[in-house]
Amino acid sequence: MSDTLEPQLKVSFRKSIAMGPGKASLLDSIEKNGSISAAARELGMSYRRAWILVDTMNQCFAAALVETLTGGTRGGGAQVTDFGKEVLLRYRAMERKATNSVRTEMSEFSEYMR
Amino acid sequence: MSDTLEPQLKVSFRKSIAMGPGKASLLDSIEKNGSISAAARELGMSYRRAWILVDTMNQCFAAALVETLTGGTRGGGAQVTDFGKEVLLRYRAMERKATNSVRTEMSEFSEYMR
DNA sequence: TAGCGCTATATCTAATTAAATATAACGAAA
DNA sequence: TTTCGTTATATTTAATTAGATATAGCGCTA
Repeated sequence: MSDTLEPQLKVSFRKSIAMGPGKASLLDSIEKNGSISAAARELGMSYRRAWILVDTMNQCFAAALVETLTGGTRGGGAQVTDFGKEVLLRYRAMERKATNSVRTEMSEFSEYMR
Repeated sequence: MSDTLEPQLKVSFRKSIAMGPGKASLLDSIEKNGSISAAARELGMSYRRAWILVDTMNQCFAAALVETLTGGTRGGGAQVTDFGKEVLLRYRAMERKATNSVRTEMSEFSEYMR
């Protein structure tokens, strides 16, 4: 987040942010770690915060992006649904496309910075 | 800011946001109204907040985007510098280009929302 | 030179947001 | 049936941010 000179793709929906760089990273981490709390640890945020982000995403989209399991040997866990994976893929694709579309301009723009 | 499904172009620079949708609107309004306080009134924000946004921009960029005048008949005023106008133009151009580049994908994406 | 409107800034308070802490439920495994 | 790590949620506290208020300086104009 420091000195980034990239377009940040932010999907706003009814006053909340349905998808953005932070939520996309969280999805990545949940997919990798299999739980919300492990993802929160990896990303250095509180469990509560991570849970709220997940909840917001699930509220904004037509179906859940993350499904949770409670109890069991390892206490339960969370996984990114197929729908969630598709949303993430499409978000990443848009991110790449938008970034590439203004790559030259951004590089020029950076020369204006202190 | 409600139900927007557009990419928001945000230029981060050393932990602060050098340029984004809000700051761009503020520049527009200062250019139109000739003062920070009039712009703040138009955009419904406090003078303090508007002043802070201007200050942040002036700090981040290599030269001032807004120049202020104090005293005089109408108390002074503020104007967007030539440099500021160029930064704004370039920002708007990037915004358009990025938006256009993912227009189709965004429209498809919106079908995933609740 | 008094008044005006704006910039500039400080200070204090309110509001919002984030973090910390606590607790219950869950179900597999020992 | 006890333990475990996780989800889920509530409550309290801390931190951050925003807003309100106040004041000084400026320089043109009447």
